Amino acid sequence: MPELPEVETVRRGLEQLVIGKTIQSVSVYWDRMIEGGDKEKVAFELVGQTVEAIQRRGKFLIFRYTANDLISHLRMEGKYEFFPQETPPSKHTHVIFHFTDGSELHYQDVRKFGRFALVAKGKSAEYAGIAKLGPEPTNDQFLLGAFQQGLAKSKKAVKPLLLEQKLVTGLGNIYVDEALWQAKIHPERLACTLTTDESIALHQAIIDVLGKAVIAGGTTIRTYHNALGKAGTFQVALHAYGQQGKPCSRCGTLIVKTKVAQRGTHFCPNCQKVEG
DNA sequence: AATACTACCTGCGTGC
DNA sequence: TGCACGCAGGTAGTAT
Repeated sequence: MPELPEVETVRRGLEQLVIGKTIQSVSVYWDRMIEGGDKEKVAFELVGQTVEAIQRRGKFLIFRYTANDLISHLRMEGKYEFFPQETPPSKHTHVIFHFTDGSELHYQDVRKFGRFALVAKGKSAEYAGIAKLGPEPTNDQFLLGAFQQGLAKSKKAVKPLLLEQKLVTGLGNIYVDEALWQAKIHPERLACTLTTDESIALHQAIIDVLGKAVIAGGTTIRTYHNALGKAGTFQVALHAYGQQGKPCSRCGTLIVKTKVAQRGTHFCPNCQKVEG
């Protein structure tokens, strides 16, 4: 479900809801969700620990507890829902964090792709999934020179390269299509063939699109809601994703949908040409 | 080493 | 109505 803007929006909502709360117990209903296998140990370790902060790195959420960091990835469909009092799990509730004040944080995930990992306090950056991430998509961290070098070294199509999270983290299937549309680059262009002007435009488009989507509270297409139960509004600003059959807002040519590296891919065949 | 494909899951829409 | 199939804001593991 979520890309960086949605995860950041969830983080901000959770910050308002569970900072300062102490774990009474943790219920795990789907064992494979907990990495490392020992769900009993993870649940036991957290008892008595207090949520001190909630951070984000790429699309990973990091709950900073008293003695551990709990890493949470929502993958495709993970959601958090907060309840002020005891509430029974629904069909797709897989983890419940019970707090000492009687409130609960439920993790729900229809497809069960989401993952949790418990690491030592302050060690989340060493967790494999986080250690390999590229820079956050901001002007001060996402540097043009390194991005251009990364593009030049890859013979992959630019879209799947950007989805790897290595040159920059935070893009998923919606925002990569939006950034490529904004930069007028075809998703199948080989990364090493981008011109200097194109790489500059793409760099700026990535920062711009993700930044604006964070401000909008993310994109709600199907069922995404933040931790406070609110929908995002960026869907009204989409130019490519889900716009197949509609006129390109720049040139009027109909947006097409194809498949690139197994992912549904939307672009303007006039603005974004393969031969560049 | 770099690139490509598949597994992990469930539900929903489409077409026969 | 039923059923098969393709598709869905992602990543990690396994082939090639």
